[in-house]
This record gives sequence, structure tokens and C-alpha cells, in this order.
Amino acid sequence: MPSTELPQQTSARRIDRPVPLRERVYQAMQELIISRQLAPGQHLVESELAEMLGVSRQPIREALQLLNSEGWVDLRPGYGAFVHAPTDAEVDQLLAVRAVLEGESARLAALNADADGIARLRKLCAEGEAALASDDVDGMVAANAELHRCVTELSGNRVLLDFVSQVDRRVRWYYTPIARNRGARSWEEHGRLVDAIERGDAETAAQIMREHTERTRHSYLEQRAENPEPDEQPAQVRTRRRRAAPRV
Amino acid sequence: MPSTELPQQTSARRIDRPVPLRERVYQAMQELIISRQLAPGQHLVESELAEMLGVSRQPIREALQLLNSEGWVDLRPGYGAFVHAPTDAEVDQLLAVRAVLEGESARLAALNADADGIARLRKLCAEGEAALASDDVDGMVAANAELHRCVTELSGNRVLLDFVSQVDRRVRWYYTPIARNRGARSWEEHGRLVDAIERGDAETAAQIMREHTERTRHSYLEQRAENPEPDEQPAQVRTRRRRAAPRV
DNA sequence: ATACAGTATTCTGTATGCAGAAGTCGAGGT
DNA sequence: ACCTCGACTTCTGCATACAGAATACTGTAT
Repeated sequence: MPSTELPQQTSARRIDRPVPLRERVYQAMQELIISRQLAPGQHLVESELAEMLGVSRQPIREALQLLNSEGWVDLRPGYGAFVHAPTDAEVDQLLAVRAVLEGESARLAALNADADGIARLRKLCAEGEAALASDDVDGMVAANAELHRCVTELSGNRVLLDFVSQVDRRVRWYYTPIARNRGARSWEEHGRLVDAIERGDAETAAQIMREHTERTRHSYLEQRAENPEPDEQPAQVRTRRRRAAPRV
Repeated sequence: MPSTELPQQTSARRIDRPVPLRERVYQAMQELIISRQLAPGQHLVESELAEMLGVSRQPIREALQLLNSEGWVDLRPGYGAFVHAPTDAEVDQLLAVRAVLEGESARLAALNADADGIARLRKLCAEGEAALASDDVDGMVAANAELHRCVTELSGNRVLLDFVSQVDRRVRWYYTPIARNRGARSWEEHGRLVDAIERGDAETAAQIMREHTERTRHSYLEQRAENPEPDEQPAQVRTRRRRAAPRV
């Protein structure tokens, strides 16, 4: 098994305290899942992860708890942890939830945003369009995520922000590998969204955001239909653990 | 410290497997928090919990992870776990989120509910009204929770159900100790809600549910204003751990 | 060759042990 | 009386150890 580095303790926390291993493990594993190095359905053996990341099983277990509660892995008591394998229905439902939550975010943002907030939105829009113009896919994805996050922040509802962040990360995991090509249309919508927020037109903002997310949803499902997960036996749930290396 | 029983392993799981200690600890601690035996802001010392529940620290830690991710306790790395002390603003925001999510539940339920589902809703309405008539507060609270849950189930969106369940439990924790007296009005609203769902009138159902939750929110804030948490120093965040029993 | 039973091994769940950080108490100085 | 410094205690975070359950392998009988 390839040994993987834990993220270095980059940015200091509020107070200067060493980031616990369990959090770094959590981060690292989330990356591994998003990047598909840990494939959906795969059985995660604690001791292997421990060796791979150079820590003991305890922080691994604690990280798995967290990943489980956020829907990244499934914990089956007595059987172990498995990378969550979302069904199409689940992705669809998750996007529906996101549409509602982000619609509400936009509505509240329109009611609460100040000039400074609007400026931040404009800046992100500009960045996104620049990325689009120069065909910088990663830049677009990043600007897109930032914009959505910013809108939610401007809603002034911290609880909402927590929920949306959680949903967003999962959606991005499901979504990223396929549909990256609705660029131009998407940024035009974003522009209209910011306009509505600036006018304080809450209902229009909410509407635009909901429809925006709904379109994401439909384009996801279409692409998914044409293009089922390449290296995945559809609908096969792996229940067996694979055998470890045979003895000599 | 009083020793507390872990819940007996009552109902069998899908497969007949012993429920892990961590889950029973999770359940037990959630109960202790809801019942205020563990007070908001209180520092939760792992070893004390372990002794109290008759297990080692490991399952305690894992349960704390879960409780943290659902907002019941705050985990401050290096400092320990504290029972979450929600601010008024947070409760308000959480109720706002619930209004949106349950509004969507109602909308989808109106589109998807079958005759059987409607019957279940009617039954719960009847139970609630019966409880109201006989002044059975606990019965009313239970029927109310069941009704809301049932609506969300009928939405057919499982992801939504997960989110709503989570939000609901937290709301009930915040809310239960105070406002229990909007009975009659509340059940009348429920009746109209079920009517709308039965008609398949999605927008009206959503509207009623949103307004219903909004009223809950306002009544919460009113009561809270008149009646701040009795045995709690307002706005005082406990950062110090209390000293353990002095040695002999 | 297939089915079955028994054995070996892996893996999870839980407990225990240990080092270092955080907090507390008390003595001494101002 | 109040502040400061230092030793002591407690607590968290992590590692290791152990028991039991579940799985995979192997040999034998049919």
C-alpha cells in the first residue's frame, strides 16, 4: 500500500494549538475519497489506513466516525467502514435539498447583503468569467464554489452555512468527475443572481438560485445516464471484504 | 457521580448483531443532554463519563465525535468536550432552516403521498387532538414529532429525511423546556396541512408548513425573551474546567 | 468436480497504558 | 492583601494490547 503524507499543519488555528491527528486524518481521507484513490464501495481496513498514514488505529477510527456522519463512508458495525457509493437517486435527492437550501441562502442574502458583500460577489463573478475565458476548468470550479459559499455567508445564517457547506462538499464529490461543461450559461446566471441580490429582490434571487441548482441537477442526471461510472459495476454492493495477502 | 444505565439492547437490528457500545453511549448521552442532566456548557470529562456509564474511554470518545458532528457537544481540541450551549440567534437560525426544509417536505409530500400515507397522517392528527383534549402534553409532543416525521417520509426524499431528523432532534431539545402551550392552534394547522397534501396542493402545503414552523419560531423567541434559561448565567461561556474533587 | 466441515487468520470493538499539555494550588515576594 | 513563580494534578490525545466475531482457506468425503 502506498504511503500517503498527512497534510502538513499549514495554517495556524485560532489559538496556536497542534491540529489533532484525527483532523488531519479526516482531511487526508476526504481528499483520498474525492480523488477516487479510495473508490466507492471499497472496504476501508483500519490497520491498512493506519499504516498508510503513519498513525495508530485510534485517530483513524475517530476520523471514520466523522466521515460517516457526513456521508462519506458507511460504517457497518462489526463489518467495518466502506467508502459510500451514492446511487443516482441519492445524488438527485441531495441536489434537490441543495436547491432548497441555496435558494433560501440567496433569499436571505438579498435581504441582508451590504455593499462590501456585493463587491465580493462581483469580484468572484469576474474571476469566474476570467477562468472561463482562459479555459481554466479548475479555476472555474473554485470560483463557483467560492461564489456559492459567499452567498450563503451573506445570508447571515450560520446554521444554514454549516448545512450548505456539508451538502456542497458531497455534491462536488459526486459531481466533479463528469459535468464540467456548463460554463458560459452558468456564469451568466450567476451575474443575474448577484444583480438580484444587489437590488434586494429576495424572491427573484431565490428563484434564480433554485433554478440554477435544478439545472445542475438535470445536467448531472443526463450525463450520468449517458455515461455511467466507468470502473464500477453498476448497482453492485460489495459486501465481502477482500482477502488480505496470502501467507507465504 | 451517579451511575447511569446504558439502554438495554432492545430492538434487534436488521441483522442480529450486538449494538456497539459507542452507539449505546451516544443514545445515552443524547438522553442525558436532552433531559438536562448534562447541562449546556458543562465540561464533559471522558473518564467521568466512562465510569458513569461503565465503559472505557474509547467508546466515549467515539460517541463524542458523533455528538459533536450533530451539534450536541462542542469538541475543543486539547480542551475537551462541552455540552453545546445554543445562543438565541442559533436557535432562531436553526428554526429558519427547519422551516425551509419542512416546507419542502410538505411540498413533495403533496406531490407524492399515496392513500395509505394520507391515512397515516389522519391517524396522527386524531391522536394529537385526542392528546390535546385529554391534556396529555407528552402525548401531544410525541404525536407532533411523529406527524412531522411522517410528512417528511412521504416526501420520498431520503436525504431530506436525514437532514430534517437531525434538525428536529436539536430543535426539540432547545424547544421542549419552554413552549408547550400552543396546542389547539397547532393542531388546527396540522389538519389544514393534511388537507392540502391530500388535495395534492403542493404550494399551499409548503406554505402552511413554513408558516407553522415560523410561528413556532416566533413563539419560541417570545417565550425565551420573557423567560431566560433559569439556571444559566446568560451569555457566560464557561472556558474553565471545574476543578475535580479535592484530594483528601 | 462439488459440497461441507474444520481450521487459520484477519479484522473490529474495547480496554489499558503513557506522554505531554492545561489547569490548579500554594508559597514567597512586593 | 495581591501578584508571581513553580510544583503538582488532571485531562486529553495517541499508541498498544487483547478478546471475540467474521471471513477465507484447506482437506476430506461424496
